[in-house]
Amino acid sequence: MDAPRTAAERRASSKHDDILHAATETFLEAGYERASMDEIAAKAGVSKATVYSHFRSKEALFEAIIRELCQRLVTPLRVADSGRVSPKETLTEFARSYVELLLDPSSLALHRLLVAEATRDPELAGASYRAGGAQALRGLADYLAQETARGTLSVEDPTFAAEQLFGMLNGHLQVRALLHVEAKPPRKTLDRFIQTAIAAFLRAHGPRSEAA
Amino acid sequence: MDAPRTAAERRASSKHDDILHAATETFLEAGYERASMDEIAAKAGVSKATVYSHFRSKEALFEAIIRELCQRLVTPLRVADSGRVSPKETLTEFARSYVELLLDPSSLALHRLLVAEATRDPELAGASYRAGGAQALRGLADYLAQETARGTLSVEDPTFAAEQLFGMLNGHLQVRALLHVEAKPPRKTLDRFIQTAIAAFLRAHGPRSEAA
DNA sequence: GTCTATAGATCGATAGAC
DNA sequence: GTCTATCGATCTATAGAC
Repeated sequence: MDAPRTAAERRASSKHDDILHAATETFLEAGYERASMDEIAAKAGVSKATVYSHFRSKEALFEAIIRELCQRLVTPLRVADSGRVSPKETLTEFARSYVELLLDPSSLALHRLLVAEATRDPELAGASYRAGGAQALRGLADYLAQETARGTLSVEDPTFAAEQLFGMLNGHLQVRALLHVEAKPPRKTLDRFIQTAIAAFLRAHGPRSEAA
Repeated sequence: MDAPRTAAERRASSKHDDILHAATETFLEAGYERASMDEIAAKAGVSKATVYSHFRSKEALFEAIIRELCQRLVTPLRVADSGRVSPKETLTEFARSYVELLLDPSSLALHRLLVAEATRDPELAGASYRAGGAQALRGLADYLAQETARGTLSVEDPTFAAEQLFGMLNGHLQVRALLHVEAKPPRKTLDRFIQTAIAAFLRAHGPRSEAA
């Protein structure tokens, strides 16, 4: 048995990360209760005692993977405001990334997990919302307020409006995907859905002179 | 020990219903995996063997209580269209009942349960959506189409518009309640939230002449 | 139908050797 | 740190008496 020499070998032999990766996969697929430490250990290629030497308990391991997932998934979602394009273009682009994130399988599985375990661990659920949804909400609200100050939009309550735009983009897409009724509509339908939502938002909140 | 004489006594001694009631409470509180047949039997005041004489398995009992809950909770939600009041009044009234249902503790617990178990039992989740959300969606879409035909609204795609109105009314209210971030905002805030959503919807989809 | 008692399996967590 | 082996608790479901 040689010691690992390349970076890939060192990374592959980092049991801590192996365990985290295996736990993420297992919790997302099976849920908290059905995920067993035996399965996580097997998937990570270590013994169960090793898992417990890295993480105090099943609960601690769960919290670790949830926090990592929240940061990794939601961070990329930002309003890309170049300042040189219209609110319509900026919002449409933002809506596309949001809907993409919304229907991403990992994102859906994380959502299921958080909702399922919220009653057992309200603190973790609350922290996840503040690190995820609340950040995105504030980002969008700030953008709407800024464009209103510039006169390119006329939004009365930026936070309410942001919530409502997020809600319109959710529609029933999210719940249908969460319940496995429909994973992801065809691209054409999705595009039309997004355009309809943005158009409605701009008719409701566009500048009064030009209803772009 | 006298035999039960009044209807109330007969109902109270109906073990089938006692078990259903106990199972509903237990599943909603604890989730599918954490709910134990021991606890359900104890809460119903019967032995575990009796539970199994009424329901083939834990899974069958779960399905029974889910189907009953879906029917009971979602059925009351209807667009009350007297035909004599404006869309604004009709939609505002509908929005109030919808948000009330959305934030109802039993409704939230049912939602958590369905989402949590959707991957394990996609058929049950799908049937629940078709019996609940899909019905409400169709009801609202039909109303929007009808008002458009009458000229009191001008909705291009009634289904999309209905999804978007539901979504606006959700905002982040539902997710915050599901994650136990905020159970229910003060009545004033809620009213303002609803009025803002209806106003935005009517600016987007009202008849072109009068943007009521 | 209804009970008590228990089978049979699985789980989270740990002891002890190396 | 990492392993094997196991403890003690808990779960679904059933056998058997009444």
